Amino acid sequence: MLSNACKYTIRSMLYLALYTDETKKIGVKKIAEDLDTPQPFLAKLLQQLTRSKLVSSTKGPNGGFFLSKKNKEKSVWDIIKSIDGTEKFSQCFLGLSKCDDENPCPVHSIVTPFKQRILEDFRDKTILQWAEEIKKSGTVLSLRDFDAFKE
Amino acid sequence: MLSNACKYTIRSMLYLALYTDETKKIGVKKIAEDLDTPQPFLAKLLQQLTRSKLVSSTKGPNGGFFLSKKNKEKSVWDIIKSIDGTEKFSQCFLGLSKCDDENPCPVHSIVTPFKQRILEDFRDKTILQWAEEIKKSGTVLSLRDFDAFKE
DNA sequence: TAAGTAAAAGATGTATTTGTCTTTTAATTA
DNA sequence: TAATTAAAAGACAAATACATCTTTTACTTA
Ligand code: FES
Ligand code: FES
Repeated sequence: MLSNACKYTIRSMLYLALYTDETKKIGVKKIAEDLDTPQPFLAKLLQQLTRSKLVSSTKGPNGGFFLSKKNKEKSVWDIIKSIDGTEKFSQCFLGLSKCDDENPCPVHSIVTPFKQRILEDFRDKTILQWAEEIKKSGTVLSLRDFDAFKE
Repeated sequence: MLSNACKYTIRSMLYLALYTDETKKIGVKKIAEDLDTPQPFLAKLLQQLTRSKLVSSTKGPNGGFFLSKKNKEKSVWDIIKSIDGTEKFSQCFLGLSKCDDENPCPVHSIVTPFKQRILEDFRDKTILQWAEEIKKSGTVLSLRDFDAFKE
């Protein structure tokens, strides 16, 4: 469903939403370590998100990536649009050239409700809302033990 | 979730379940046309399934692929195991190195019920059962207009 | 203003997936 | 048994996804 690239960036965005703001930035190296992702690859992806105005960055000492207030109003759907594109979400699970209710494939009625449910979250919730829910629910962005404020 | 290869083969297997048996065989050319899949690629995949004893075939005039009674007792899960492998179904939707209830990612609680639901169908229903349900429900394996018994 | 730091940019490399093409083997039938 | 048909097998080609490396640019601070 999602490419590795997209998985890395979604988790990075949520991580940045939780641990950064205009005054607190984090470099790729630390992000990649904390989230267990390939560092140079993630750097490329974050650059792309920066170009699409989804994340902010500054160079030099104490520089790094962060999410501004505005960045935090974006949705996961915006990330997906920027990295993977959204075609996969409208495609048939079994590869029919079109997925619709008129000519459903045998799994259409199982897959469609799920897609709608997850799409709802991806499109309608802001990154900030995601971050708040993560804090409340105790869900995780990495299985690695890390402290975002260390060093 | 599923590779193109796997999508092609699943639809082919269901197609073969519907329109073939020990006495009625169909060649790759027709299958690929009816299902709108790349013909030589599908041929490769069907060969693989033949090696894994999931489909039957005979060479020569009036030869082709078909599903024996035994073949029709197999599951979609068996196809997936043969073509894609099953790892993807146990992996985290957001790319955590492990997907479990102990350390769930933010979408775990949405994705897991869906995965279990579809897995249930893939594992527990036989190809024959799928075929029967397809006949009853009128779901389709192709958007192309075809007649399996023509020519 | 020089040294150091970290992102940006671009070139490059590798693996996997997807797909094709050609030759061989097996079955049928005339 | 020769001609024909269709799958089997294997080599090959292209596209995409995944990932790294090197150089450049911008910012900070001593
Ligand atoms: S038609 Fe296959 S998932 Fe909708
Ligand atoms: S932990 Fe992410 S889907 Fe289960």
